[in-house]
Amino acid sequence: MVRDQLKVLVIQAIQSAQAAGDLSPFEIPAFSLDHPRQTDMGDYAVSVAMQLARIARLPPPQIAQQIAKHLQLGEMASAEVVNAFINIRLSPAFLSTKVGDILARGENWGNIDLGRGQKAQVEHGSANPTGFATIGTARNVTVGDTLANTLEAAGYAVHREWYVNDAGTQIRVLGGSVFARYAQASGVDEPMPEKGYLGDDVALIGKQIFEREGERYLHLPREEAVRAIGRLGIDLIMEHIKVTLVRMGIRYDNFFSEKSLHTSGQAAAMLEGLSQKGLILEYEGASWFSEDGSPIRSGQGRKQTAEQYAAAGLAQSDDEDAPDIDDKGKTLPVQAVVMRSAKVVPNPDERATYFASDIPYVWNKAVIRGFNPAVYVWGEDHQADVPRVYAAAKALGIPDGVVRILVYRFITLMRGGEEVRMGKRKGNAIWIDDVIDEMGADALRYVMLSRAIDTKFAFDLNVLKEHNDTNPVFYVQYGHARTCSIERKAEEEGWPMDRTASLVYEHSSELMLIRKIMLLPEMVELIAQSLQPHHYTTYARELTQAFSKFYEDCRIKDSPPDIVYRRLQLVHAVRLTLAKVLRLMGMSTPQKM
RNA sequence: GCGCCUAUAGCUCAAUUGGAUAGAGCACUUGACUUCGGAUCAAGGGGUUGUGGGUUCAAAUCCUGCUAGGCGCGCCA
Repeated sequence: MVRDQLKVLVIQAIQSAQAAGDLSPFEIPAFSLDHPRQTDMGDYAVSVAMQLARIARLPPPQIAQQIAKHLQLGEMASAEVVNAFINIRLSPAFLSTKVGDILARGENWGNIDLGRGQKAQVEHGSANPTGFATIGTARNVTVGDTLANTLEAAGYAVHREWYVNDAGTQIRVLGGSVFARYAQASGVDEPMPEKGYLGDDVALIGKQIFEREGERYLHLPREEAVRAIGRLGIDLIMEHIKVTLVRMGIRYDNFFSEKSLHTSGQAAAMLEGLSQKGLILEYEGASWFSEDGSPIRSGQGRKQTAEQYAAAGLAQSDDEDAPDIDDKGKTLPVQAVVMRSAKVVPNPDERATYFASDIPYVWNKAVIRGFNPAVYVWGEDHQADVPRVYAAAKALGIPDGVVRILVYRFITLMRGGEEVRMGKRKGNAIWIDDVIDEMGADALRYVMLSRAIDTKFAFDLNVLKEHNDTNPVFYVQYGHARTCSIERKAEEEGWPMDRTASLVYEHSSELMLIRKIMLLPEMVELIAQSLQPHHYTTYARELTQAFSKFYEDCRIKDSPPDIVYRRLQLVHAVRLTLAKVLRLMGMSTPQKM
């Protein structure tokens, strides 16, 4: 990358200045090369002189002058000192040579070698299989899939995984719901279980099972039938979700069964191991894990009184399942989370608690399968579990930085200015499939990607339906289609061109365009490190803008043959870059629109 | 009550993670089509970055008080 090359040259300049006695000897601190806000200030700015003021014992402008004096940029660029900034401007000749480099790299343009083949995992989606994929899942999978694409481009061997929550209470409730719908489909008047899933998706699944399997489950013992139907239901729902994901351009390497952590004995082995390390406390018939990863000693704890629960607002709940205050008025371990309890699940080998799965799962990812990084994409409702999983990773000896949990904010769904409340259980969810039908998968992905994951944003279905051509994705795709169109026309009409012409660009719109093109590998690096994929949307729009300006200013057809060739080469470099960004974002690259 | 997140132009959001004069899109006003694709381009107005302090050569960005909003906090998942 150009930025890395320049950084080396700046370091060499400082060393050279020190060797010449122009700067005192000191250890060079970490510094960065930035892009100045104003493009007339150059392509890169170095502010290291201000950092060095104290250790070099000179005023910053003088330091900058000394560094600039020893900076050997050759034909690549020129440097100028302004207010202690060293501004580096890439030369037109150098920028021109990059076009040839980009064309030579072809489809690989934009790829970098940050990961050096290291195994990385992005686990995303992972919604409970209690219904079809809802619009709430769209942000999760779009962010996750884009990050997976990015890590791949950054040189990692990427594994894409969906964690299937196929154990636990909700799944049992689902089984009952599907069974009721199955029975109803066969003509039996079977009531839905309490808190059952009322959506038409579950009804459809129940009907499908009846059509496929007939009445035979009605003749089995009730519990056995519900169990079997529940398993069939999960499978059918997952199949449906997979079809939806494919429509969004998303494929997985693996669907990881939560249940397998328990049936394989991994969860039990983990509990045993943690217990031997003194990280598990047996208390009141349950097993607790120390949340901060430090050992728990018996007797250490705090009084959880009725007053404290009332203060926390927990006792005000109308929910019948709300905690019984009398039951809480006793000592609990400090910052501990339950892992296993006969009260939750009578047979804990099947699945103790939610957290009892998190610990073996993080071990499975980071240690057994060796992913680094192991990226989680979680909704904000799981925010409280983040420190617990980090603590678990620490307790298990997994180095910092291996486990990276991203928490995104839920979108607010609007329809005609009114907020839409939805829930799978109540049966008023909005399916991704329906939104794709309305606005298309590319536009949906672009919307989901265009805001930083910390941002809560409103997503108005009506507005997007009415004004879907204002979505910037069409602007970017239009730019791509236009590059294709120009190349097609040049081919079909046989525009005269001089294929021996040198690639030297002079027009300011050409040079600005090359500058934007060259940022692609920096974007891949930025997003691979920060895991913030919204940067692509800004970049894609700016790149397309630079191309549109070039298109207005620099006519190709009917120009002298050397210019025709030169500009067509540049158009192809744009095409490669736009196509790469669109593919990284998981969007299609239309040749016509 | 405690924890996490958020507050930037009329609206929706950026700001390459601490750099120079805070930028785009939408909306509004004005201009450009015998054109390689007008789904375009050019120009204009619009800001005390919620608010008070602090750290730093440098703060929208880091720390902190306050205000407003969102989410979370069960032997639920």
